[in-house]
Amino acid sequence: MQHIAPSFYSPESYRPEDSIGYLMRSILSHVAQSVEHQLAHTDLTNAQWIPLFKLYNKQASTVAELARACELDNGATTRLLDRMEAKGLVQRVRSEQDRRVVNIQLTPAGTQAAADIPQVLCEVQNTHLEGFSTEEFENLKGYLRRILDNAQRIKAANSAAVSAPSTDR
Amino acid sequence: MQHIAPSFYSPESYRPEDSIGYLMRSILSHVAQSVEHQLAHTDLTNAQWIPLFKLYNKQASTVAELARACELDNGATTRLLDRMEAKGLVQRVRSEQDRRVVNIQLTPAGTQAAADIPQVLCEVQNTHLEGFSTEEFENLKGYLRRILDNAQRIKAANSAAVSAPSTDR
DNA sequence: TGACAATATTTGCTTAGGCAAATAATATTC
DNA sequence: GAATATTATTTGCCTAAGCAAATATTGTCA
Repeated sequence: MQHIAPSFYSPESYRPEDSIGYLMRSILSHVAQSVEHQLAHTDLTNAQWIPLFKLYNKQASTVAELARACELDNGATTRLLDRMEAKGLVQRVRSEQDRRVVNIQLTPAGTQAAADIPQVLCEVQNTHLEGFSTEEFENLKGYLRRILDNAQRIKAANSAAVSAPSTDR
Repeated sequence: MQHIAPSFYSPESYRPEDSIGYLMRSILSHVAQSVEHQLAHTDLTNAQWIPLFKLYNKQASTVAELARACELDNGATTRLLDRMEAKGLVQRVRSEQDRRVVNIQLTPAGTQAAADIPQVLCEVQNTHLEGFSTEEFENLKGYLRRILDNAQRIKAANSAAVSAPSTDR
């Protein structure tokens, strides 16, 4: 299949403020600040509410699973858990079946904090979408999903280029 | 003026994969990886090409200006410049007019590296927009700008709430 | 002019993330 | 069943960003 990229941006006239990358970066920075502000009472940082929420939703229960779920480095996850354990949000329990793995459990305080998360995420995002019609909201999500699909295709193509030589001609 | 937020997301049925925050985060992570990969030959990291490009475009020439332009902490900027200076990309020159300020100059190597940036940013973003019509592209930018406007309004409202008490009734 | 305020930069301390090597436990294979 | 490979987690070393305090210099004002 042939893919031809559009030319919405060109080097001679490139202005960062007009770029979707810059716009999304600014938006995310503002949104993250809002979320952290709204979660202040839980003692959770922006780096911590994501893994806590994954644990709460049973999407992970070990260090490696959590790292994969959060797209984080294993070492980074170990230390993140150190800090969350020090705050009394989670607890490490060495598995009896396989003594290599560590099971991570939410403490009552951690469970309590996690329960507040969805409400905050919804409110912050809804607020940032003020003025959007349902149709516009769906259009936006569709655009974002298409960009993400492109990104995954590009990534796959790049790794394929390394492992297997090209078959173009 | 009255603002009423829509209810696109609700806590009971919240799914992160459907959220615009999650989608934008994933997209940016992929885009950043592409950019860093394409800039590998310049020895620039993702944290470094932004300030280098601002300096190249004369949007900043001192530490404080650069920090503001990159929305970075002053201390972080100092240390970023330490690393960039060690790589031979920039040079610090103490100002003669005001001996508190440090002027930052690009070295020939830094200028060379900066010159490659716009081309990479355009190519990466164009590639990620494959399949988009001009109209869709403009719609997307419009949506993002509107979200950013909302974010700025929210921020302003939050700081106003601190400095001055509410006048609602 | 001399005390005080304001400004620019740096430094210390913290959280946070990536990569690679080390460690420990389990699986595989000959 | 002992050597080897694989897997899970941790640790060391690095870049990176925020906050607050320290330092140096300049501006203000009485």
